[in-house]
Formats: sequence, structure tokens, C-alpha cells
Amino acid sequence: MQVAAVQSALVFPPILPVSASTLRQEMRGPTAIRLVGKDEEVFAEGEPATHYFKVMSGVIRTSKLLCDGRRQIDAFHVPGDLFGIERGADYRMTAEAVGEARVIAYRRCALDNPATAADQTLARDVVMTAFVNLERAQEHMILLGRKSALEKTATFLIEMAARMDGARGAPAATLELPMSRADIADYLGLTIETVSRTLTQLERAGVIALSAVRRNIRLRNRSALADLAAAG
Amino acid sequence: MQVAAVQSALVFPPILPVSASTLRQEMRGPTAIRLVGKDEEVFAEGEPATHYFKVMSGVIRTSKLLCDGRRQIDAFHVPGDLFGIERGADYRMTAEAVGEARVIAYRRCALDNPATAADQTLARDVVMTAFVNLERAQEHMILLGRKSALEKTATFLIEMAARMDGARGAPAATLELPMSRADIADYLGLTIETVSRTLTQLERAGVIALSAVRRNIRLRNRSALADLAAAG
DNA sequence: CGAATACTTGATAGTCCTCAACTCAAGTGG
DNA sequence: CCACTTGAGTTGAGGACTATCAAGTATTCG
Repeated sequence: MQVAAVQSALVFPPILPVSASTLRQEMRGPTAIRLVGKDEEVFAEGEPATHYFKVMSGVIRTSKLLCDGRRQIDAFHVPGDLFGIERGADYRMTAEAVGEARVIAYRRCALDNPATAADQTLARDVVMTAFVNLERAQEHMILLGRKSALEKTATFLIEMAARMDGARGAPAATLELPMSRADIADYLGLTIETVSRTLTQLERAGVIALSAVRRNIRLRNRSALADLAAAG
Repeated sequence: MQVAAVQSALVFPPILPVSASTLRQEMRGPTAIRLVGKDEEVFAEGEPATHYFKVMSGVIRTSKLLCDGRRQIDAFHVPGDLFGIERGADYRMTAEAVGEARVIAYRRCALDNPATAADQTLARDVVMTAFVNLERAQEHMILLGRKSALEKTATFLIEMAARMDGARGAPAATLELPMSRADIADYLGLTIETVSRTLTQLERAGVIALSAVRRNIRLRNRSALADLAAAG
């Protein structure tokens, strides 16, 4: 197994430039940039939902827990994504940084009262985010309910690759996953062992190549991967 | 096994009264009431999303299919619920009537352009529906990804009972399910055999009672059922 | 360089699916 | 009104897939 060529690798996710307008908002008062360490919480399930957030760099995972500790990861949020948007009084998910991350916090009143929102565009983004999240959740339900471990894993790789391509503009040779096998497992409704075995299986089939750096995965045959993903 | 007392049974779902204002909307032109027969489509995945709908009576299921026919039911919509709301050009789900149903159709422009919407309240309902659907989808993901067949089934019964109670105001003795075992299975990510076995198991445990009319289920011990549902 | 962590691999078990037969309820036609 | 048909639901046996438990290996970080 050869080490993936570093120069052709796409970093996942890209750093979002902090624009002048974003900075202006930050300084205006209602918003603030926050640094979040690896595995650190942005907010926890059940807490009062006072703010919502935008990812500036890094990746945020939102998840729910059952009382006995079983976890389901709802989504991974990459730079540009909003998260922590709630209809009710409290957060219904926990949000944590997958690695080091920067997020920008927005006071919630901006959502409740669009007329007084500092930025009308932001209010629109909030509604748009809800719709996009709903679409993703619906797509994820069929994965969780009806796909096999192989199909889940293939779908995951395709999905992550697509997000990387979208951020950079062109297909990349190597996928640099920001999250651990445990995160992947809890996202796909599997165990870490099954994720590991399935990736090995995909490597043996020549579809992917696992590098020495375990979170780097080279996609050797995207169309084969897409076939395995069990499309709608 | 005794037959459930009919007089104490709650019909699921209740008929929503057609209010004067609703009728006025209908006659105004942009909307129209439509009768949908059992298992008949309201719209299909991939069709242009020209309208969205409100359930007046009966139950509508929205679902997605994989290419090989595996199905995942996203949600059951009861009277008062909106469905068929899309961000993009096409429906991403198929909507069918579980039994006989009546739905009211709204032209989509009302959503795209809230300023020209006949009813501003409706535009707000549309956004609210998206948020509620997102919350339900997130709750459903942990069920699909992390719960056992027993926990899934118990959760389903509790959920359906809660919706019935909400519609009538008080807890009912008997749950009259409008959907088949196949629908339940495709909603929970199980097979019909597993659903059937699990219900039998719950009956043997004295938690529920299955009547001769198979879709009527009497809840004998709601707290036991809630315990089995594996709460957050 | 060593310890801790992340990941992989193996053996085994359990849950749920598949295939098949059977029961039951409801609807049909004589 | 009843036998027949049909579809829905139940039950059983066996098997496949994934989880669990347990090492073992590799990588990362101090």
C-alpha cells in the first residue's frame, strides 16, 4: 500500500475566509467568534437554545444520546454551515467539535424576530438551513433503515467526497476524513469494528486505498463506489 | 383475548372539520380539495413539485424507495399536517394515502413568494412544518440507527398513542392503527415478520392486547411500554 | 522513545431477515 | 347465506449479517 500523494490531497474541510462583513457583524455586538477544542461541546442537549452558530473552520458534529449511552450522529457541519437552530426553547442535540474548530455565534432573537434581525440575509439562511437539514435527514433515514453496512459505508464515502469536491471545485484523489471511526460508526448506525471491516473489504476489492495515515482514504474507483452505495 | 370495547376506542385519525375559511380558500381558486383512494399516490418522487398539501381526513404516508424496491417511510401525516413542501423543483418523496383520504392542495407560489400569498398564516405554517418535520426526522434517525426491534415497536406505539391523545384530548384505551404491518415495518426499518413477532412478544408480556381486528391494539401498560421504548 | 489512543482483526454470539407454511378476516359469487 | 377466494397477518426453521468480546498492531502525541 503506497502512501497517498500529499500534494493532490484535498483538505477536508477548507478554511472559510473571514470576510469583512462577517467581522463587522462580530464587532457589532450580537455575535462572537468562539474557538472550540477537539471533542469540546458547543452546546448540549437540553440546554436553553440562546444562540445558533455558523462553522468558520473545522467540523462540528451534532448528536443525540439514548439514556444508556448509545449515540446517533445526526450530521457533520462544515465551514459555512449553520447549526443549533431550534424551534423550541432548548437544544435537542449536542454539538461538539470533531477537531479544532471556530464557530461564530448569533443571538437567537435574530431568528425569532426577523424584522429586527441585523441581517435579513441571515434570517433567510436560517430557514434555508432548516430545509437543507430536513432533506439530508430524510436521505439519512433510508440509509439507517434500509441499507447494509457496505452500502452505508460506500454512501458515506461518496457523500464526503462530494462535499470536498463542492468545496474545492474539482474531484480530489484523496479523502482526508476529519472524524474518527467511532464518529463514522455513530453516523451510520454501525459499530467501529464493522466500519473498519467494511473499509478493509472495500480496499481488498480495489475500490479504495487506506493509507498509513488512517483517516486518509484514496478513492480508486468512484463509479464502483457509487454502485455499491445503493442509489434511490 | 377479549375484544376491545368499541365505545372507548379512539378513531385514528379524527376527521378535521372543514372550516368556513378553508372553504373560502378552496373556492378562491388557488387551492382545491382532492379525494385520494387507498394506496393512491398524491405525488411521486421526482415529479415537479407544483403544489403542497394539507391533510383533511385520513392518513398520508411519505416514503422513499431504493432502486431495488426497498422502502423507507419517512412520516405519517394526519389531519391538519402539511406535506409535500419542497425547497427544490421536484418532490423528493412519494406521498400516498394509507386509507381513503382527503387533502387540500395549495399552489406552490404561495411559499416561494410570501408577499403574494393568499394567507400569510399559511406561509408561517409552511416554515413551522419544516421545523417540526426536521425534529421528527432527527428523533427518527436515532430510532432507525440505534434501537432494537422491541424498542422501535414500543416507541412506535407510544408515538401513535400520543398523537391520538393529542387529537382527542385524553388517553384512549384502544389504538386503531390506520396502517398495515408492512407500513409499520417500512417506517421502523424492520420486516413485517419482525413487527408481527415483536407485537406478539409485547402481548405475551401483558403490555398490549391484540384484538381480532388486527389493527386495533389495546395498551394495557403504558408505562411499561414507555420503559421499553429506550428514551433519550 | 514510550505510553496512550485509534484502528484492525479474529472468534463467537445474537438479532433480525428470508423463505415457507399456516391462520384468519373480509369480500365475492353462486 | 355459505363456500370460495384473496390478502393480511402470524408463526416456524434456518441462515445471514452485524454486534460483542478479546487480542493484536499501528499511529500519534507527549
